[in-house]
Amino acid sequence: MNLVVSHYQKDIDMKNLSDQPCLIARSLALVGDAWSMLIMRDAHAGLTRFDEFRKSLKIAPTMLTARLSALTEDGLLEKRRYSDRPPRDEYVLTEAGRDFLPVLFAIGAWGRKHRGGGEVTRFFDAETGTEIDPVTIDRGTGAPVGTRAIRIAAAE
Amino acid sequence: MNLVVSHYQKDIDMKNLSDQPCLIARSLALVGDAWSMLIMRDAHAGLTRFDEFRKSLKIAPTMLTARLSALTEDGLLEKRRYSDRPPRDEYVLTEAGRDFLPVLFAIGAWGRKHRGGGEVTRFFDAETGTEIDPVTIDRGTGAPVGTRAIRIAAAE
DNA sequence: TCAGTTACTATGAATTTAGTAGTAAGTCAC
DNA sequence: GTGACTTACTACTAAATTCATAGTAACTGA
Repeated sequence: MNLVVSHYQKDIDMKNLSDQPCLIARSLALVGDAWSMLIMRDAHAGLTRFDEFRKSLKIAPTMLTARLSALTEDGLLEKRRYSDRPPRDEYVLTEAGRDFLPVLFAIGAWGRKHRGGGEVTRFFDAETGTEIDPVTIDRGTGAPVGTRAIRIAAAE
Repeated sequence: MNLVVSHYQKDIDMKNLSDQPCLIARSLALVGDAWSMLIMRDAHAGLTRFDEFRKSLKIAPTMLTARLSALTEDGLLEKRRYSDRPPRDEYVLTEAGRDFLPVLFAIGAWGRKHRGGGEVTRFFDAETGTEIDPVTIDRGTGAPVGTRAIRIAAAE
C-alpha cells in the first residue's frame, strides 16, 4: 500500500483507492496516513512553514517534503511564497483543507471518549468559553450518526 | 513510523503517539493508517470474518492478521468464536468500534464535497429515506465545527 | 567573513508491506 | 472414506517505504 509519491510523481495509491465508489476510500487515498493527518492538524493550529512542521512532528525532512507535496497536489494545502530573497514558501490551508477540520475533531472526540485520561489538549469555543464537544449528526434528521438505522446504496 | 506490531507484541507507534496530550494523535496511533480505517468501515458494513475482509479489501493476509490483531488489542474489535469445530473466530465491533462511525462519516462527507463525482456509494436514513448528510457540530453551541473561533488549552 | 536560518535533497540502513504459497482442521458430496 | 473445498491463518521472499543523518543552496545579520 503505497499512499505516496516517488520522485516527481503523484501519489499512486493501492488498488486505486481514489477511483473507488466509496468516498471514505477516496479520501483515505489522500490523507489515510498518520503523518498527513498530523500535518493537517498542525496546519489548523496555525503552522505554515517547513521547519515548524518538522520540529512539531519530529518528522524526517524527506517524509515531510513528500507529504507536503502530496497534500499540496491534492488541494488541501497551497504553497505561498513569503520571501523572494531567499526564496521561501509556506504552506497554507485551502478551503478543502479547512473543511477537513471536522474530521480531526471527530477523531479527537473518539479519542477523548476512548483514549482519554492523563494530560490532554482541549479546545474551547473562543466566545462562549465552553469546551467543544463534537458530535457528528445527520443534517436531515438531526440525529447523531450511529443512532439510527442506515441503508447503503451504490448509486451514481 | 511503525504503527504496528511485530510478533506477539503490541503496537509500538512512532514517538509514542499514544502518550501525547493530543487526542487526535492518540487516536491515530491506533487507526492512523488506511487499512485500519477500511477494516473499520467494512466492519460497520457488517463484515466479520477474515475472508470477508480479505476479499473485500484485497489485502495481503499477513497485513490483515496484523491489523485485526491490533484493532482487537486496542479494543475496537472483539474476537468471537462462532464455531468450535473447526475452530473459527469472527471479529465484531465493540462499543468503541461502533463509536468510530462518526469519524468514517466525517471522512466520507469531506470526500463527497471534495472528491465527489462519478459513481459513488451513498447512505440513507432507513426510516425517512433521506440521504445522510453528516455535519460535525459542537454540542455546546450547536454550530458546525470550523464556523467559530476556537481556543486551545493544554490542560490536565 | 563567519555563524545562523530555512527549505530542502542525498543517501543508505532499517523497517514495513506485498504477494504468493502452504498449512491445519475441519466439512460435504458422493 | 476419498477427494474437493472452506476458512483462518503462517512462512517466506521481494519490493517499497520510512527513518535518520548529513549535506546543500541561498541567503541574513553581526
